[in-house]
Amino acid sequence: MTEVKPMRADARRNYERLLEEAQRAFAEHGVEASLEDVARRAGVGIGTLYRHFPTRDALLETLLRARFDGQAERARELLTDPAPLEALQAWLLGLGDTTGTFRGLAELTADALNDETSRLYASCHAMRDAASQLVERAQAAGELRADVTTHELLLLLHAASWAGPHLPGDAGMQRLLALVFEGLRAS
Amino acid sequence: MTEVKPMRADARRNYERLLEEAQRAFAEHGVEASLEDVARRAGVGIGTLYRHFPTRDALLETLLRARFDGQAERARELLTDPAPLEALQAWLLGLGDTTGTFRGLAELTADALNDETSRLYASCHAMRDAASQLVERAQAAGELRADVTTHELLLLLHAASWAGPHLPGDAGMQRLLALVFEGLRAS
DNA sequence: TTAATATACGGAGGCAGCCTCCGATTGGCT
DNA sequence: AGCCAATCGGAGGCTGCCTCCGTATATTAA
Repeated sequence: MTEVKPMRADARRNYERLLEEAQRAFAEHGVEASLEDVARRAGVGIGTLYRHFPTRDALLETLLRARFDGQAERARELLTDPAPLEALQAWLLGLGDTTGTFRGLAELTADALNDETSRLYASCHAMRDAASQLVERAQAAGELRADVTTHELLLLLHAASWAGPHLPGDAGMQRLLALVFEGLRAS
Repeated sequence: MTEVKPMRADARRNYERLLEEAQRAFAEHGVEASLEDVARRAGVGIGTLYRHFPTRDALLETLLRARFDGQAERARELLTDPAPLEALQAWLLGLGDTTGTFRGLAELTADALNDETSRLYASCHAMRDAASQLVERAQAAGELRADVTTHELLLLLHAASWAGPHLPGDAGMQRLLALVFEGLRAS
C-alpha cells in the first residue's frame, strides 16, 4: 500500500504542463530535445522540471509507461490469435509504433533492455516477458525459426524502427520488418 | 588539375596528430566525442582543429574516405565472384565492419546517404553505385528477391550495424545480417 | 481570517562543449 | 637576418546540463 499524499495544486499543474510540453518537444526534436526549452515552454523554472523528473529517462518513462503497459496487455490478447506468426508480427508492428514516437527512442529502448539500472528497463520488463510468450508459441507452432531469441527479435524490431524514417514515405518500418520476416533470398 | 601547395611543416604535423587523436576519441566515445578533447589530446588549440576540419563531418570523412573507397573497389572485385548472392553478402559484411568502427557511425552514414549536402554523401556515393552493380547482378541471377532496392539493402546493413553491439559477443552484426538474409519464417 | 509550516518554485551559478574571431607567433623564402 | 604569408591558440559568446538554496505559496490548524 503506497501511501500517496495528494500533490499540491500548483505542483500538479506544473507536472502536467511539463509532460505536455515534453511530449511536444520530444516529438519535434527527438529524445535529445533541450530540457531547458521544455521548462521554458511550460512556463516553469528549470529547477521545477528537475524536481519532478530527476533525469531525462524519468521524464521519458512517465510519457511512455502507459504505452509499454498497453503493449504487454496486447501481447496477452494476441496469445489467443489463431495465427501465431501473424500475431507476433502484428505485435511487433505495434511496438514499432511506440518506439517510433520520438527520434532516438529505439536506441534508448534497445540500450535500456540491456541495463537493469535504467528506469526504462523496469518499464519494459513485463512487456518483454509477454513478448516471449508470443515468440515461444510461434516457434512451437513451427512457424518461426527455432533458433531465434526474443532478444534478437526485439532488437530486429528496434533496428527496423530506427531505420524506418530513413526510407521515403512513412511505411519504412513496416516495409523493413516485412523484408526481415520474408528474408532476402529470391523465392 | 588541383594545384596543391605543400602544407607548412607545423600545419602538417598538427593535421596528422589531430587525425590520430580523433581516431582514438571516436573509437572510444563514438562519433559524438568531444572535439575540444581531441584538440587537447593532440596538444593543439581548438582553433587549429577547426581550421583543419571545419566540421565534425569533415573530420570523420577524412578518417573514413579511404575505407569507403576500399569498399567501392572491393565491390568491383566481387562482381566477378561466381556466387552473386554470397558476394553481395560478403560485401555487406565488409561495409558493416566500417560502419561499426565508431558508435553512431551507422546513423551518420544512413543520414548522409539521404542528404546531398553532407560531406559524407559525396564520399559514399561511388561506393553506393558500386554496390548497386552487385545487387543487380544477384537479382539477375535470381538469387535475390527482385523487389528490394539497393537503398533498402544498405539501410538493412546499417540497421544491423547499429543493432549489432546490443547483442552479447562481438558477432552481433553478422548474426543479424544472417537472419535478415535467411528470413525469420521456419524453413 | 490569520498565522504557521511544509511544500514547491525559480533561477543563479558552475561546468562542459560548440564554434568564431583575431592578435600573436612562426616557418620558409629571399 | 628579415620579411610576410601561413598558421596558431584561446578568449569569448552561446547553449545545455544539473544542483543548490533563498523565496514564495498552498494548505492546515487555530
